Amino acid sequence: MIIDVLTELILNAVNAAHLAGEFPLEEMPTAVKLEKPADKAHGDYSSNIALILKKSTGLKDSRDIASRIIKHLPTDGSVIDRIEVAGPGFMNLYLKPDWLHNILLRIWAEDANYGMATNRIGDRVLIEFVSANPTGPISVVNGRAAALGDVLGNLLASQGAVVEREFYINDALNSLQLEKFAASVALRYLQELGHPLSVPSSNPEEADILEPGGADVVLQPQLSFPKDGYRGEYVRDIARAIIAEVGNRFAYPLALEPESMAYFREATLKSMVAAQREALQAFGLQYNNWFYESSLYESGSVDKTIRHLRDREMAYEQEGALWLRSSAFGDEKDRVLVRSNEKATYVAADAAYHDNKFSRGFNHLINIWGADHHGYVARLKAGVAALGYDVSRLEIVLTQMVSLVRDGEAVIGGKRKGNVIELQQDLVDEVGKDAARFYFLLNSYETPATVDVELARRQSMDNPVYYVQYAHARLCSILAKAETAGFALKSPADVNLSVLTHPAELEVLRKLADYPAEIKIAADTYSPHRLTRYARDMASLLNVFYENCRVLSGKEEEVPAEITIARISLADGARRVLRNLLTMLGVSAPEKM
RNA sequence: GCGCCCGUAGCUCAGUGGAUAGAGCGCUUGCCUCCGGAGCAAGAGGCCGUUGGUUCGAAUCCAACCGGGCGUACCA
Repeated sequence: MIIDVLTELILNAVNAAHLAGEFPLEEMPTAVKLEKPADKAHGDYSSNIALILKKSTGLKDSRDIASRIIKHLPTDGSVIDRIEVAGPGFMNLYLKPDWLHNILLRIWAEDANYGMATNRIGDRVLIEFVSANPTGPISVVNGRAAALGDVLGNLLASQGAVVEREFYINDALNSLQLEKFAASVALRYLQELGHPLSVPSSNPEEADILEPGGADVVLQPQLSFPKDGYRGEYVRDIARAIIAEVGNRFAYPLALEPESMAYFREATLKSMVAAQREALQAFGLQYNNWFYESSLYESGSVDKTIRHLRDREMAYEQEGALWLRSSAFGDEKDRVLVRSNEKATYVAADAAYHDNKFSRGFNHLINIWGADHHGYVARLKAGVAALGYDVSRLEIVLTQMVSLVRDGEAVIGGKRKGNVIELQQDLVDEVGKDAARFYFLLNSYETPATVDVELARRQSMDNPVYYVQYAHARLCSILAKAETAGFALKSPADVNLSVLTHPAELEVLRKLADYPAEIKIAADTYSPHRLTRYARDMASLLNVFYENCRVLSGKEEEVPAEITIARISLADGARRVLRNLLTMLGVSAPEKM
């Protein structure tokens, strides 16, 4: 990458200047910082090395240091055209135009691999994200983690890591939530068969509502829905699906008998997981694994982990419960592993789960959690450390909260209240996967967000994703038109690129040259939102290019063939990079819109 | 109370310790007989929450304070 080349040149120059007696040097700087100046009048790249060396050299004037370094920098090579000292002592580097043009050769050669790197080869990463409880559909608030996790996976893979995506299903048998959920389904089932059902209003002030049975017949007795039951419409859908499958086999009172619960629990779980999977697929997300918490109990992993912790003397008994010595690992207090009723807590299950993740050969675990779970970070890490793992290999990314708003009013969403705003039904089905994904990737996950679905739908045409896709489609259109006009696409190596001198052309080339560095930074800082920003910038530069630089001759403007051919190369390079970028984001790159 | 996160343009948000703090939306004014106007150009709009500190240099790092969110279970 160009930055590495320049960095090495500068370090060598500093060393050469020192050896030539230009200045004393207490220690060699290890990292030279090169940046792209915001103002292009400050060169293609800019180095602050002279400012940094002020202390180490004992010289007072950074501008003087800079000029002493410059004396030892080669400007006759193929990279640096000229160097200027500016401001308090910045060294502004101007690259040879050749270098910029040659980016097109590299893009041509690497094509879909342009932007890929190898610095994470050997990393085996497991990203676990969304992992919504199987008691309701995937909500729009899950959209942020879904988009983040998926694109983060793409980013790490682009840097050479082997990445797997995993969804953890909290289906533990001692989960009371699942019992209540299954019971809610059973009651809706009976209602569908014809029993009237009295349902508590979601407003505790109001009286219960008596709903008729769903069938033509009216069966007795009349039943009542629990106060803390799950009220969502999707519960009724599951009940209908069960009727489609088994009919009235669980007719009253069988559905409410404890021995039927196992069936309802299993059926609801199966149907909920299928629905979640479908919703995430519609969002463009394909998991490698759907991991069942229950499998940890069934395989004995949880017991094994607890035994393991006891053997390592990381657990002790007190007041009838088994406690993890988490406070020894930075947690504020010790946590219960096994309750006095002998049931294991999720702390034990989570420790077993992460033990399992490591045992599958992953050396880097990433969990994406909502900020409301930040209190659990310390205890999970304590559990992992107590098992003897290096906790730095477990990384927990906390996304800030997504709150829902409808026309300016806060929506207190909830599965029990039954007003879940669904990712698939209420957003993806309305605006499409591309717009929905782009929407969630616009901002940093570290910023709290509010989502107004009504607004998002109404403004979907304003979504910047179309601006970017449009730029891509326009490139494709021009390239197709060029071909019919007799300008077949050819390798940029066979094109005289030096005629690309218009500022709009050079701006596009610079942006294309930045792409690999941009991907690397986005991967290193877990910042997919940098990509959507880059995409918008890229599209904007392309629009300026279209405006100022005609590729093909038109009625009013004749374009010399040599320039047309060079601009075709530029358009094709931009097309490839834009396509790579959109692919990274999981967004389609249409040739027509 | 304690812990974590967030305060940047009217709104939603970018901003790897660097030079004159940016974008989108909204607002004002221009530009369609030409490769896709889902576009382009120009303009108005800021004590970067406050006060100290570190630094050649702070929106960025540190401290305190002021606002807002979240968390502080033998629930997940």
